Amino acid sequence: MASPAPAPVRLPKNYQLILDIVQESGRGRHLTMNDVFAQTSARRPGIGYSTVYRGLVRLRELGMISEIVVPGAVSATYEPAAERHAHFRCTGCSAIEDVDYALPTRVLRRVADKSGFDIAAGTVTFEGLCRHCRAGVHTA
Amino acid sequence: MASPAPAPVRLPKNYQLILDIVQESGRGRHLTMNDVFAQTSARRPGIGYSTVYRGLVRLRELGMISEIVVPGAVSATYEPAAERHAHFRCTGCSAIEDVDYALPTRVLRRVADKSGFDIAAGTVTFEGLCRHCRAGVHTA
DNA sequence: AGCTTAGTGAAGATGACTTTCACTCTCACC
DNA sequence: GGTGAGAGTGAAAGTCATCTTCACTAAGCT
Repeated sequence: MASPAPAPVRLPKNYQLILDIVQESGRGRHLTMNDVFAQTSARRPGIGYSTVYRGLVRLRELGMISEIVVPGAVSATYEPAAERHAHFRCTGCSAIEDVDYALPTRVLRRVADKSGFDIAAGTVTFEGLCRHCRAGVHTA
Repeated sequence: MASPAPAPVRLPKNYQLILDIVQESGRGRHLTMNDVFAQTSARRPGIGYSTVYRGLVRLRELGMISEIVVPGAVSATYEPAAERHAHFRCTGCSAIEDVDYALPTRVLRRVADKSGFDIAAGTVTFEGLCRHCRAGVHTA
């Protein structure tokens, strides 16, 4: 939703680093907070977990990154802000992938009308087997 | 809807009680594990938390109840097995409600084709304000 | 320099979920 | 009516992501 509009916001350098890391991970990659912390630590040893945590919160508030919560996943993941899209979780290897699908606004509107709810957003998650796992790779 | 098909399975009485509680809660109600435990305790004081936990796991395995994980919700909720439908979470009061919507299988198929994933299911969650909260009821 | 606010790291708190362990109950089969 | 194997049980502790607290430091302003 938010156009990535190069914020006029001045970001503390730690937060900037976190943003860089999430953005460099690129579209389609999904980093958990632990992942982000690990990468951040590598580049700036000594940084605290709470700083990373707060950075992710802040960046999310600023609309620069998105927090993705996928049912069945152990933890939330973060990705650069992007067009609305769905996610897929592999029940074999737990990988999370982007899926190019978004609920038509027509559906949102219809559901809102029928239910009386004021619907702000809809999220879609698919699950199944990724290309690898369906090919027979058995995950213990 | 789904006739509760009086399972040929013999259910331990604690598990049966748990099933009763979830089913009595009825379509559209969503109980957390704590809720279920509370109600179970009321009817059979002394029952252990782990028994309720195991009961929910078992009943889910048997397909008699569904576990619903809604992004943003603090904990998972349970509901009687029913037709596929979506859920709505109120960002004001955190209530979870049923929504009569399911992704068309056509969508699942199309996404599967495009992505190469073997898609088993898709879940849809809406969020926004429920009738109460949109009416201005402020939830602390 | 002196003040104020934001940012920081370490550590601990919180709370849902899950597992372990030792004990008890059930029940098919004697 | 026994009885032994396996299922069920309750208490308690473990796991783990997430979030908060606290004492301190850095940065910006006057």
